[in-house]
Amino acid sequence: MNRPRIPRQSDIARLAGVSQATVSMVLNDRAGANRIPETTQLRIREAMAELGYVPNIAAQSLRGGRSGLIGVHTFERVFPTAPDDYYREFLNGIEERAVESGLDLVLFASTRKPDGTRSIYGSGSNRMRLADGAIILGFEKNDDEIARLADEGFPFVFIGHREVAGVAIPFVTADYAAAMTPVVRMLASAGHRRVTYLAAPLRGFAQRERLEGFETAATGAFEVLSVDVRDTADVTADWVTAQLAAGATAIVAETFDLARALRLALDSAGFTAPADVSVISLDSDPRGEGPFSHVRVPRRAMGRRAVELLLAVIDGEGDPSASGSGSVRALAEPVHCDPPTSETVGAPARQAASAASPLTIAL
Amino acid sequence: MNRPRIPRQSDIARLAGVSQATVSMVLNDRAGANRIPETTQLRIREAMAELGYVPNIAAQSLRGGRSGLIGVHTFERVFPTAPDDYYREFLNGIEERAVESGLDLVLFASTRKPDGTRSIYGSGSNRMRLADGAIILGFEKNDDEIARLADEGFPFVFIGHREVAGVAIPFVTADYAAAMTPVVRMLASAGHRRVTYLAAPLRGFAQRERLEGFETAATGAFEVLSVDVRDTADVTADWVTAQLAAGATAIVAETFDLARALRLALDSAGFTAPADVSVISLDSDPRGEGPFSHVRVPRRAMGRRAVELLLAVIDGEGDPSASGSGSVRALAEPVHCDPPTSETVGAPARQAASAASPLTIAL
DNA sequence: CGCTTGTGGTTATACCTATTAGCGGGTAAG
DNA sequence: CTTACCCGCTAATAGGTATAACCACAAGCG
Repeated sequence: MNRPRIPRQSDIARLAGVSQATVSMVLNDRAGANRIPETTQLRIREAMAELGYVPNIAAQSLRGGRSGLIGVHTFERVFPTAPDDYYREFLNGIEERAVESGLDLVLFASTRKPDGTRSIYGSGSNRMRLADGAIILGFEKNDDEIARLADEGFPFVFIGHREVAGVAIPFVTADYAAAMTPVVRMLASAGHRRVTYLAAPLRGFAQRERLEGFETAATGAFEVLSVDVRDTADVTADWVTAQLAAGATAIVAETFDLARALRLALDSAGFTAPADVSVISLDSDPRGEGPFSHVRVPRRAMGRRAVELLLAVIDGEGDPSASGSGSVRALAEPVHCDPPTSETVGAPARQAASAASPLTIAL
Repeated sequence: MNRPRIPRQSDIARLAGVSQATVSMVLNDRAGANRIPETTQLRIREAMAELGYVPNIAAQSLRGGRSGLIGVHTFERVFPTAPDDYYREFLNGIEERAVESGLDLVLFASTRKPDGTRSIYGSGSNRMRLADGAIILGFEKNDDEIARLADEGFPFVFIGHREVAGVAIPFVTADYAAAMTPVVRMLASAGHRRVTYLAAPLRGFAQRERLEGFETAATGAFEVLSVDVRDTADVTADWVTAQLAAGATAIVAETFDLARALRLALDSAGFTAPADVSVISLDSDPRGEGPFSHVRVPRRAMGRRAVELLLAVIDGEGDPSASGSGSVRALAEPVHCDPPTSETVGAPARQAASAASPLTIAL
């Protein structure tokens, strides 16, 4: 009805008997620098309170060139249908850190190609531009789009190791390789000498780093009995039984879904961990605590780090490839993974028992 | 290195040999109204594509135009820590519908008071203005902030029934009351005559509508043995046992967390549903399929509807209290809930059995 | 010829903020 | 005696967009 218009600085200025510029200075605590006396400041603040002034964010953004928005682009859905949400922890960290810096998150829902898949340039122009920068996550490889993005000078950051020919891409990853050392040490000191490495079919950076790190760390400690690349559907009771029969006393699962599959396989074969076999997952389960002792992939911390890295890239005059600020380099360091706890790690089961008695149950 | 500055409308204009105003018109499809011929439009669009133009959100907002952004504000965290994410399905629907309209979502993470709680005006400014409108969800009551928001004429919409004195607030809710009819019918036709209603301590609109709807529907069909307001922690094996001993043959759980608690209580008391007692939950579990037959709260559809309602409010010249467009009214209708399936509904157990035999287990 | 109508745009302006340059007289430093 | 700097502010401006108001010209009509 009687909406008296949202008050702006000039309204305050009139009420306080000063100019709009003075109001702006007092508001932004530049009053000291420009020697506005306390009395005037007080008058202005009173007027602000009286009118209920709230700065117009659009005008601030326009003036300052920054919108205070951080884009988040996922090549898959942002809010997945399954309650089993792989991105959730990353987003958690991103949100948390964004809150701390007073930034808002833009989910680029509009970036969608007609066929339903996500694409940055699919809808014509790069809507991402409306944010100050973006964090990109997802497995799909879209090298050309990413190269173009970098070429435009748009500040962005990946979560997960990413390499595109000819373009230096800032990304946040975890130190998977280093995390393998405590895993190997834990197994070795428990007495294991023959270990099966259950590997995922998808060989991304994360998987390759785990395997390489594991093999390196295992050298001299124990024998990696087999590196078995296996789809979750093929992780069966029979497979587990065969591994134990072959002499493995411990199994290492490369990813959380392999760990889940392994849990089911163990159950149906009638084995328990660590009584019959020791198990460590090299990945944490997004659903919460996984079925086994596991390396703690610091997804939340990675999300936080991504925001920090992005801010550094934005401030670093947008050129991530420049020898640039040391902070960018430091922030791009892999994030430390916490070592696994030892619930499902024990002494090796006696071979005869592990090979024979459960078999009768399994068959 | 050679960043040629982000292109603006005047850059396009120069390239296409027209004025900036013309570019704006073509961009916003006002070209028809102002009779810009196809050929000119084409020239302008080509120039846009060539320069990779993206509108400046801040400028658009400042000017009062549309930014293509829909705000999402939650008084709690957007991405909660628990994998058990209550908002997820709403957000799913919101995202889905936003994609269809080519809108992007802004998660207002910055709206946070110093003490960590969320507040719209707490951080000093109403960042929401950046968006064309906002969808607000959350349980906290912040009547003054909401009233202020409405007073400013900012278009927003609630998910969940919301009432603030003196302000007409558009909201999206589900038709809980109507959903009670099939529940009652299902129980009654299975032969139940004495039913316990397990109610949540928090008596929000959703809870009150369920209870009232249930009582109304139950009139003449069966006796509502007791309406028991109970914290989840107090839903124990003993409580269940007492209910059955008192003659209840069915229990209705008002919320998903009560349903979960009830599941645990039944388990520990050694009862199964529907053999010993029939159970229906009046709420669906955000984690997926809940432990019992349940009314399907269409959260995803509500999310979609919220976007539609918001768009209507935005188009309705920002005054939701105006007698306004019929579409707003239609969109504000409660969303239909699908009736429960009947897995955990069966014939009433014989009273003697249900009262005696499990007791020995429970004690 | 004088008038209207239509065409294809252009000019000017408002939106609101943050910042730079400056006002003109006095005092301190060189 | 010149220069520098202080006071407490204000005026002017930029930032990119959307829109109302306008304009010059041409065609049609009587």
